[in-house]
Amino acid sequence: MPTLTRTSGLGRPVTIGGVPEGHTIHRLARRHRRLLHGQVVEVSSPQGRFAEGAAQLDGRRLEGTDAWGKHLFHRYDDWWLHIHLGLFGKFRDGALPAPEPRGALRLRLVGERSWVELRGPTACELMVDAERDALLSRLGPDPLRKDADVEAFLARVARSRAPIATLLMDQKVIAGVGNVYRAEVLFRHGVAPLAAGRDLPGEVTAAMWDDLVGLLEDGVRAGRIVTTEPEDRERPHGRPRRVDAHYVYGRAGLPCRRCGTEILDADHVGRRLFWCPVCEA
DNA sequence: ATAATATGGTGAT
DNA sequence: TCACCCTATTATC
Repeated sequence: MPTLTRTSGLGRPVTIGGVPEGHTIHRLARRHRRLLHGQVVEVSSPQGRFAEGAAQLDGRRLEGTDAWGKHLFHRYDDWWLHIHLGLFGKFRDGALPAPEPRGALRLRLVGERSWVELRGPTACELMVDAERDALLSRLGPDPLRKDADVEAFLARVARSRAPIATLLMDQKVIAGVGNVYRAEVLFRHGVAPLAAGRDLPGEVTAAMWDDLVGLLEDGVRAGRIVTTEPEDRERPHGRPRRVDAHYVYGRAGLPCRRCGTEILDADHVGRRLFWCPVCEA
């Protein structure tokens, strides 16, 4: 389940993460810039698993933040701090004073006004420019980046025999899409998950890209994934409720919002895939 | 106390 | 295809 505690000020701690897709990472990059940019940061790893890296960064100034797909970067002098949340990683932050470290706390940043905590990441490591370049070279275009190479995505899909459901989760093909956005964008375009990439009309692939740009941008703004159009919600007005947020993700066994057919789910390359067998044919 | 769950990813076979 | 890595929370014995 998503962990996203939203508060209205007072400096109460805010948790962001809990199985994120690209929108979460871009939101964190923006948030960390706002909280810590330009500040000298006290860096530690109370848990100890990032002790050496933390010692290297301690007392340096945060000069920038960046996101590409599900990868988050902080810039400190010549170092890149690279973080990947994976399935379990979570960030928490708040106004000073910082709470005493407790639990498995991989990384703790304390700035002039704010603190940031990281626990459970798949990756928390230092990189030099060449290592970061090598990592980015293995990632496909990110719909949230202005420099995204759309043509590379379209070409890759157009020549692949793999199912489009597989391609959308392949970070070498497109970076930042996870299981929710995958299921939802396929539904929104009426695309059968198992259709081979090469069999999709180019216009459909292009339309899915354009749609993902908008959906992910909405996700960054809202801090959560909402893919339904108002008219497809049980309650069309007001802030979308959790139960109204998706067309197919997490709705196995429930009726399709458009046609009433039962939503199906199945294991697909180790991940759970949701789809409507009528709307996505 | 133990297991199951989760929107992710790597590396070996 | 499988084993394995991260962690917190919830469900089950």
